[in-house]
Amino acid sequence: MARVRAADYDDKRVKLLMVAARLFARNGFDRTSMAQLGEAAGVSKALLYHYYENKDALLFDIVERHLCALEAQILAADAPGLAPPERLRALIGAALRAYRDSDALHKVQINELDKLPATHQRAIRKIQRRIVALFAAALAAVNPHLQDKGEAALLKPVTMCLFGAMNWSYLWFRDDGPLSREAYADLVAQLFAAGVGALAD
Amino acid sequence: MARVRAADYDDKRVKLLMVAARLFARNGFDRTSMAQLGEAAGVSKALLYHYYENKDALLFDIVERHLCALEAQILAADAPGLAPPERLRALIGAALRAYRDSDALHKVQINELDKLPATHQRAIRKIQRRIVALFAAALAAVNPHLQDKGEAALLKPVTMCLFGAMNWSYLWFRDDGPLSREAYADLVAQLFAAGVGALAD
DNA sequence: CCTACCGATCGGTAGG
DNA sequence: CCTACCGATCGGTAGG
Repeated sequence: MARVRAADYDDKRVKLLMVAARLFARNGFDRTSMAQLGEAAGVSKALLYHYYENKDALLFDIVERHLCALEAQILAADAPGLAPPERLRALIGAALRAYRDSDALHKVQINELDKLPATHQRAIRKIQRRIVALFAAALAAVNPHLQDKGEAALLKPVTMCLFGAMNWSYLWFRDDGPLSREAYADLVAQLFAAGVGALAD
Repeated sequence: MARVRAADYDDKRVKLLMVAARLFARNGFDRTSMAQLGEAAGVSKALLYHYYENKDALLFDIVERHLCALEAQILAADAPGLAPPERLRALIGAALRAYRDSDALHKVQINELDKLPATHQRAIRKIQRRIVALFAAALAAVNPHLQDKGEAALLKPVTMCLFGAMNWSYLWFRDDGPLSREAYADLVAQLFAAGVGALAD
């Protein structure tokens, strides 16, 4: 019988993941050495290679887990039966809440994704595209004209504007600031619902 | 009389700057060696240190020049006499045109700013704040309620949404795509003018 | 005493 | 689960 992995193997892996995400978020992937990472996690550098094949695999795991969790939370919050503006609000709220709960993971996804080898990047972009498609559908429900085959399809750029508004928030949004995350979700949802409603008229 | 620098000193410096910006944009600051940079510029690595004290100084010069040029172009395009929506449109158009003309510089500003030492970062953030303030003023002119002292000031988050929409565009916008830069400026301006008009009602 | 510029190599540190 | 190392490459500087 083959030897099995230690019962706490996955637990330790996730712990390493979180330590790495925090360091990568604070100092950048290239400026975080495996030795630093080991020190911060309280293990030897060599032991890190017991859990991850190399430094890239650690980065990939961080970004992939974050995006899979994000997609799951967004799908759970989606309610296609709602009126389009409320559905949009629900999706935006789910994304912003997910960002709060994985601040470091989110920042690493944004800043370090292009440090990954091309094959790993492609796997990540697949998940990203599914998430983007869900928001695009919610925006199109607010104003079907966005999908008209005119001289320029508006749905993609509008969706990208929305992701700009959500994904940039880590640069300035503070949970101890005057605006709550839910209030910011309300604001973005209203801004885009009204803005999108006025387009292509 | 003190000896002067070579007549083409500044020209060569700017040329190095552009070569460095392209490499930093494509491969990242930490993954571009001074040796690569020298090779791409057709000079020895040692000569780079004749023009820049060190690698950080090169990055600082790239980001600072870009932001100063951006601010100048935005100020030149500003027309406080226009109707608020048209003024907003003029500012957004100026920014997006500036981004096109300095694609690499813009990408470096976004991705590598936090690699700079803290003192250099502070100098950069000063310029950024001035640019942000100009867009905030234009948004406030569209809907003065944004500045109301309610439970949460709306002007800052709305301004950040707008910067998200503009600054993320380098990730997906293609000048050879179906949507022109001016059409995208129209779209963003309409989206925010209508969206902001509907807020706080 | 200045600038412009090169071939070669420095001390340290990276990921593994 | 560690210490001891490696091949390679880094940013920066020497003499001339």
